[in-house]
Amino acid sequence: MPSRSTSLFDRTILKFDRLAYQDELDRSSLRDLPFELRTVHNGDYLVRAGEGVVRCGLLVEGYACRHKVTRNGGRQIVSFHIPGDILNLQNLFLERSDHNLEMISGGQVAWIPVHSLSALVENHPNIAKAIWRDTLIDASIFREWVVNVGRRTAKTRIAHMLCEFAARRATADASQTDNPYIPITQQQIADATGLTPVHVNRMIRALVEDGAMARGSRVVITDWALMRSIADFDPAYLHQQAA
Amino acid sequence: MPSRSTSLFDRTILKFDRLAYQDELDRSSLRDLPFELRTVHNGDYLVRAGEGVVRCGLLVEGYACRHKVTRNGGRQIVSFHIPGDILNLQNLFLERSDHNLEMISGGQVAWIPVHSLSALVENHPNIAKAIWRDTLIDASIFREWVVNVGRRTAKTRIAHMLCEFAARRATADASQTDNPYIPITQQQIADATGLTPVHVNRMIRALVEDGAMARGSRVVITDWALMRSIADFDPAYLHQQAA
DNA sequence: CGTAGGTTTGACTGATCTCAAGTTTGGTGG
DNA sequence: CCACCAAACTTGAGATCAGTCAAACCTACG
Repeated sequence: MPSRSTSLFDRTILKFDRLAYQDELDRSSLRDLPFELRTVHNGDYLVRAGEGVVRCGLLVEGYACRHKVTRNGGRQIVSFHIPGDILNLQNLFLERSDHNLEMISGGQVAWIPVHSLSALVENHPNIAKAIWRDTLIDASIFREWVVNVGRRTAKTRIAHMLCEFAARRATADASQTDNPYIPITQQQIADATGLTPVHVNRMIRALVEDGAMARGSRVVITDWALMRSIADFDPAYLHQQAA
Repeated sequence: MPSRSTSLFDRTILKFDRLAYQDELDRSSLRDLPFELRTVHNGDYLVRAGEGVVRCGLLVEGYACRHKVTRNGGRQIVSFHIPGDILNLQNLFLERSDHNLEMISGGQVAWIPVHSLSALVENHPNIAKAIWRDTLIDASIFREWVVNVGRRTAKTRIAHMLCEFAARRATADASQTDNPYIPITQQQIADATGLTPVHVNRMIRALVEDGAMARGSRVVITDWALMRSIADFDPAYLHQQAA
């Protein structure tokens, strides 16, 4: 995969390459998409539940999550996103958002009009295949989250979530493998696992006592094998093997 | 939508019509897909987690669910399926199954080779759009399940699951609206909501005492408005409005 | 009628939540 | 470089929702 130039979409191009065969024309067409670049801050909402959406946000830098809120104010994070992800691909075919999209760090987002992305998908079968696979893998991850939240104990649940985050980031960017720092707070872990922050804190202490992770300023996995085994983590559901 | 002939795929054709515009050629092409019809029984596995899959099962008659099992044997149902559904559309682009697919009643399944379905999708943009939207709605439902299992109390959780099942079936088949009978056991409700069968039983008693449902031989909703309100159920996530 | 699967009930246990302090950390301005 | 502040993290004690275990009880069906 020769890379001609540096572009904000390079991470996404790499990702699509992993998802399905892409030729040079596919890559350049993706690179040539119109977009509007915006700097965003921790806590900014990119999309709110119920909104009509006519653009897709490509996460260039920083981290984001999708979440929903129940009647009683319970907040549940349903996914995390890393640079290179297109954050609301479902809006390619579903006009109205069923969830919120929020930044969990500062960063940059490139907004692409849905109609431009639709046209790209119609004219480039390889890109369509990559995007479709991406949305199907997304669905597979949601299924695993249902299992995680529904049938695992608090400690295992947290460990699983951390393993997934680390594994996805390692795949997206090989250089990150050395950087075990996970940029999310205990409150966010609680919202993702369906627990309270207090209990997350206690379980993290237990994981530290087990020797699986360190309690630095933020989350760091120190013993991968141990963490994976505590987590009941089998990465098959991430469908990361070559297309 | 004129219906020329009666076919095993009629429910699916109706479903695709709801998902995206289909012309007569689209419908006849779907109807002409090669398939192998099989009678299946309650408890039969159609696909097992980890298997390579080269065919898609169209549920002609009966009910099915998808589920995963944790290391300790905990079983979590991640979706239910009704007649007309294509059960493992994700295998159109993901070769290996990440979950089990099991019948929860007797019925009939039409097995369609993945390559036939792929060809159909490549040559019929309207069908591709319908199927893609279907998989995206699937993902939306998984997100809601994460919220349901993660952040709702047992009673609300069960009520929500029942509302969804009834709402989806009502959309799929108008004549079913009058038939509030829900063909799943308390054990299955427990596996879908991440609870134990014992607690499901107690919460169902509470729902009966509230007057929202009846405790017949199987589940029947008697007061929709009440059930919806107990359930914190907002059907927006089902994206059932016209395409 | 006998049986298996599904449902119902009771008594007790335990994982997780709630409430209510502290304490540490990282950034910011003087 | 230090003082301060807000956000995040930590800890303890008591309450509660849901789980466990064990036993009946239906009910459809052969």
